[in-house]
Amino acid sequence: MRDDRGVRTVPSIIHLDMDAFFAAVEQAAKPSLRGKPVVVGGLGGRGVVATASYEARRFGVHSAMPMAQARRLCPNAAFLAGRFAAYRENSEIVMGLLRERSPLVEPLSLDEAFVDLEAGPYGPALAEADPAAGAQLVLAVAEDLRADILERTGLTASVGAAGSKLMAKIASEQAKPDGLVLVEIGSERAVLSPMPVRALPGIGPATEQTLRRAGLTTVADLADAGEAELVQLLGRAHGTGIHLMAVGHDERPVVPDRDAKSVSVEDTFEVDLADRDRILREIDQLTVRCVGRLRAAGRSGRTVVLKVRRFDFSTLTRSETLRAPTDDEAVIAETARRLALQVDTTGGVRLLGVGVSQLADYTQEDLFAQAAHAAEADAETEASAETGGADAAGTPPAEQPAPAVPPVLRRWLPGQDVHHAEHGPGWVQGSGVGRVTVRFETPYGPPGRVRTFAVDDPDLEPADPLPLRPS
DNA sequence: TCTGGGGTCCTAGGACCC
DNA sequence: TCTGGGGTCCTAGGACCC
Repeated sequence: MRDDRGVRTVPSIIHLDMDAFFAAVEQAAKPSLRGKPVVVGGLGGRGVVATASYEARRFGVHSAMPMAQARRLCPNAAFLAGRFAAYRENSEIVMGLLRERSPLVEPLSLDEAFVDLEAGPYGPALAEADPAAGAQLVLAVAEDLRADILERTGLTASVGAAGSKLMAKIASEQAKPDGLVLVEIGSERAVLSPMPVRALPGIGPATEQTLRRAGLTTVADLADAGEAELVQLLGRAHGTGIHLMAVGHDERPVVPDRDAKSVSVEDTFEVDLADRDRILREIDQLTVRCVGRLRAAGRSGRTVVLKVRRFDFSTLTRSETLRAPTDDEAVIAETARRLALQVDTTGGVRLLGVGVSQLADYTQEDLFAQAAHAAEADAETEASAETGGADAAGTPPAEQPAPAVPPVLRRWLPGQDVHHAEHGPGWVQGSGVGRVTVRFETPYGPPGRVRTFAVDDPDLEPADPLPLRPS
C-alpha cells in the first residue's frame, strides 16, 4: 500500500542474506565440521578469506583477510577451497523459494537478494492491509520463508523487512545471524541516526576517512550536514546519494534480471611473472576462459580490457574499443596482447586479467573480423605451401609424434568432494607427500572416519557435490 | 606468509563534432 | 590573431560491494 505521495505504508521490501553462506554450506555438507571453525577461501600463499564461519569469527577471522593471517589467528580451523558448484546449487534453491513469494527478486550475489512482496501473491492482501496488519503479514511471510530455507537446505538466513531497499538491507544486517528484523514505516530516521557512517552502503574506508576529517561520524551528522556540504566533500553523485540515504529516503525499485555489463577473468600468480612470453601465454589462457563465459552468456563485447597488477601491487588497466562487438577468441587475445605491450612489467607481474565490456546481445561475429580471419587463414595456407609445410622458423612439419603429455597430476584440494570405490562418498581433508586424507561422510549421516590413500589411488575419484537434503 | 575474483558506478581529461 | 559552449565517446583510475 502507498500513501498519497506514493510512499509505501507497509514494509514490503525484504532483504535476505544467508548467514556465513560458503562456510555454512560446508558445515551442512560435512557433519564433522558442524560447530567448528571453518574458513573458506584461497589456499595458496596469496589467498584471502572468502567466508569464515561464526566459530572462526570469534578468533578474529573475517572476509578479505589474508589466509596466512587467518591461519595464525585460528590454526585449528578447517581451511577449505571453495566448492562453487555446491554454493550455486543451494543459491538456486533459495532464489527459487524467494520467487515463490514474488516475481520481483533481485539477486545481489549467490547469497543475497531483495524481494518486493507487493508484486507477488501477497500483493493484494498487503494493498488492503493497514500499516500494522501489513507489517504483521510481512513478518509472517518472512518467518515462513526462513523456515522453508532451513528445511530445504539446512541453512539459516537473516531477513530484513522495510519500506525501502536501504532500510531492508540495514535490517538484515541487524538480524544476523539467523534472525528477522522489521523497520516500521516512519521509524527510519530514528534507526539510522545513531549509526556510524559506515553502516550506509556505499561508504567504505576512503569515504569514511573523508567524512571523519570533516567531523562527520554518524548518520545523523550526515543528515545535519546537508546535501550541499556532502556534494562538496564527495562529489555530485555520491554526495546527493549519501544525503538521501542519511535522511532515510530511498525510492529505488527492486529490479530483477539485470543484464551483466562486463565479463572478466583474472588470476593472481603464486610467483610474480617476469618473462614477457610467459605473460603473453597467460593472457591467451585468460582469454580462452573469458570468451568461454562470454559465449555461454550469449553475448559479445566491443571493449577489451587488460588488467595488470605489478609486483608492488600497483594496478593498471589498458583498454581498446573495437569497431564492432566480437566474441572471437583470436581477436580478443590479439587485442589483449597488444595492450600488454604498452605496460611496463619490469619487476614482475602479480596478477593478469582479461575482460570485455560494452556487451551486445548477439553472438554473431562481425563481418570485418570474419573477413580479416579468412584473409589470415588464406595467407597461412599460402605460406605453408611455399615452404613445403614448414612453419616460419623453418622447423619441419610434425612428422615425429608430439612429446608425450605428462600424466595430469591430480590435485586434491581441501574440501573437495570425492568418491572411493570401497568407502563411498567423502571429502579431502588434506594432501601432501604423495598422500591424500579423506573423511568419509555425507550431509545426511553422522561424522565419518578418516582414511589416507596414495594420491594416485585408482579407487579414488573426484565427485560432484551432494545435495544438502536427500532428494 | 600481506593484500582474491567478479562485478558496479563515478569522475575527469582529451578527442571530436556541431 | 580573440577564443564559445555543449554533447558524446574513449580511456584510466578509484571507490565500493559481496
